[in-house]
Amino acid sequence: MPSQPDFDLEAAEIITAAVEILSESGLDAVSMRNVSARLGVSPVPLYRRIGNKEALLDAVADRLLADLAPPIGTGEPWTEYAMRWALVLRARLRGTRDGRFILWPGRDAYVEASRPLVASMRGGGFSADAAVQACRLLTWATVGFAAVESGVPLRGAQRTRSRPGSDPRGVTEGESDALFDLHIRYLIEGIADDMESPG
Amino acid sequence: MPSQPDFDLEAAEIITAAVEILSESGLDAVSMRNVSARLGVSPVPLYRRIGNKEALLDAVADRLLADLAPPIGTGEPWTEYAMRWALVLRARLRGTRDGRFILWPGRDAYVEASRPLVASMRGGGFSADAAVQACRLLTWATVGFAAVESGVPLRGAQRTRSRPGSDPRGVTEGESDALFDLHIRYLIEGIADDMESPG
DNA sequence: ACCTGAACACCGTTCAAGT
DNA sequence: ACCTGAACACCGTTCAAGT
Repeated sequence: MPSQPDFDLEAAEIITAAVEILSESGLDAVSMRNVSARLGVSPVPLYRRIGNKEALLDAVADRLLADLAPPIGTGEPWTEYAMRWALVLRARLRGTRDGRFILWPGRDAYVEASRPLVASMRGGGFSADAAVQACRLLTWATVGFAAVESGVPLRGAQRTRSRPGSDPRGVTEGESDALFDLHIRYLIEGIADDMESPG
Repeated sequence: MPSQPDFDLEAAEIITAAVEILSESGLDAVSMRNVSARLGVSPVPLYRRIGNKEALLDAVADRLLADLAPPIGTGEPWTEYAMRWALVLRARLRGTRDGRFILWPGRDAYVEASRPLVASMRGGGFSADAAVQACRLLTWATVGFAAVESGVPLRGAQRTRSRPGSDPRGVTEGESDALFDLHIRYLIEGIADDMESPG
């Protein structure tokens, strides 16, 4: 069994406890009191190590987004890598419960994850500024899509007798996947076109 | 002076009070207790008229998004109208305090606002399904962008001695505008291309 | 130094009364 | 029928003590 934190309380343990509660019980259950209770401690030490709840959620988000970017294939064109990169980011956001709370793409993990994408684009002939802007466009689009998606009720797989597409308030998982693919593809095509003939 | 709600309490008054508190003090101040206090009433009637807090925020969002879609110009091509439509939606989301809480594009106001855009696209030769899908793509992209944008710290106008673009965590208001314009333009171009040569 | 118990000022929601 | 006061089970955060 893991040793109990009787004598020391590292920030990493606090973040781990918060991540566990998030995945088990959702964002609403991630309270300073719940996290401290799981650690067998009063809430006060959390304020000493982490600061406040906002800082805790920030740290949780960074943990959940760590090691995000996939490796670049040798000779892989930037358009292909960008597509893979966006799919991986969306999958990670979807995979974390209440992922819409990870909504600030300035956080460290995003900056870290951007590096290989920027590098891939620079290898494809982009200037530094153009690569950063294109990368920001794809990041914002992906994070925004995932946030919206997480708020939309899934129509699920129940056998419906209504025509497909007739209910504008729900979306099939497949429809959502197709929409994301289309979205990112349009952006990559647009970026590629603008690079060949800059206006 | 307006009459006091001594004897009757309509749902519309509740929503109005919530909207006022939202714009004056932000989302955190929109509590059932605060709203009821502004109306000079205990919290209980809100539960009788509205249901619960989630329903109240839903109603607030619908109110804030009412009468969203701009009128279509005569002979205006769908590409132009779509661009205007997206700009208006983003402006509305930016204009409401803590606009990121309006994150579920299935809500009634979005459906309502979509109608002229779908009509414009159908006039441009889209099938019903294609128009609905294209409209959904633009809506999700705009709402997602606004949500991300509202979470990103603005770099503001302070005279900085660092190179532009050197701080990846902040974005100038002009950069944000340009990014949005680019984003939507790429999507419209992609949609238009796919319609001319469907794959 | 670092913890705890207790408190402060809030929440959303419900219940037993009142009129 | 529709309101109110009071309560329940929570929050984030801080403070005066304890060791």
